[in-house]
Amino acid sequence: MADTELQHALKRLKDNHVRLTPQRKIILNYLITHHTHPTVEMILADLRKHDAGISMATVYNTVKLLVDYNLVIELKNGDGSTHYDYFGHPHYHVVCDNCGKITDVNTPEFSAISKELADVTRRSTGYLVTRSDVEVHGICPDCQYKLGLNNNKGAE
Amino acid sequence: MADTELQHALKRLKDNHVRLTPQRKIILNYLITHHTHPTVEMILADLRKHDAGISMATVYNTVKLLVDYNLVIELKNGDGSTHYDYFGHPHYHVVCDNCGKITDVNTPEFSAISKELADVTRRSTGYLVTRSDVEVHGICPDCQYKLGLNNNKGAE
DNA sequence: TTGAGTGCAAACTCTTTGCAGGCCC
DNA sequence: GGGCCTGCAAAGAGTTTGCACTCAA
Repeated sequence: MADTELQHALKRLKDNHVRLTPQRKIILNYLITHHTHPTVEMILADLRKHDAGISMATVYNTVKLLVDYNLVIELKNGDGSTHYDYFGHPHYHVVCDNCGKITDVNTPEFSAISKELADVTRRSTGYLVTRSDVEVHGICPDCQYKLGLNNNKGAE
Repeated sequence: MADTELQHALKRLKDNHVRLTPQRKIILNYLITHHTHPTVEMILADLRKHDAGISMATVYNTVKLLVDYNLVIELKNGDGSTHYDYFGHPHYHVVCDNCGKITDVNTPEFSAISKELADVTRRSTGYLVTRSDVEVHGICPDCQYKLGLNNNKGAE
């Protein structure tokens, strides 16, 4: 479960000789247990509620470090700030163009799609592919309802 | 060729009652003819070389407007600033994690992949899908060589 | 003509940086 | 104990905004 995830992630860091400071553990645990795609600001606010001694610079440093070790990915969507997501298992995101909500999509088809993207890319560009980021845009069910789009495709 | 693209894009704007100012035409034409994924700063610098009277605010306003009309897409990659790309035909991007270069991938498989993503997403989340952004990450051929990674051009 | 578009620069927001002290390994 | 990490605040980078002037329709 989440705890195993945390152990797994901590091991990956340890294997890379990264110091496991209390702040890093707390931030990593926060990202593993909250799949809400938080920004640095949200992480900081939440951790401070539970009176953790954490500074903004540390959160920035830590998420960047976690991104470097492929434990977390960055999502730069329209709203100006950067969102983070623990990437324990392959998935992709759908973003609502109306309200900005980000939803995870976990589906068995994704690994095949991902593999095909890697193959196609390798063949046509020569890149050594490490990862495929997919971001689908659309209108979430709530907004479809609000906008009266239930059965019709809105052309724009 | 590119000229037809421009006419097509201008028509789309005109049909939406968007004023076709000289600045907008110039910026649009620049994006159609330069598939270099420029930032606002690069667009501004290049246009000013050819002594176009353009200000930074206008470039920001215009690219945002073009994004709204789906003529251009935003690419927010690691380097802090936002890159823009004229999106005349479906394609996706590969980003080199070492040097930051962005390469277009044009392949017939993409439309099938894109359609599958839309279907899968619709089924599992209920979103009304409008677009799929794919961004593959990896190491470009040049950097593979520089970094001494497996490579079939002669060693050394 | 007329109001949307443009240009300039200041303001704003998000992110990074420098340095002193703390703490993991 | 050594060197990396943290915390604070200020600097930096990219983007947005307000207002007067200009020009496309």
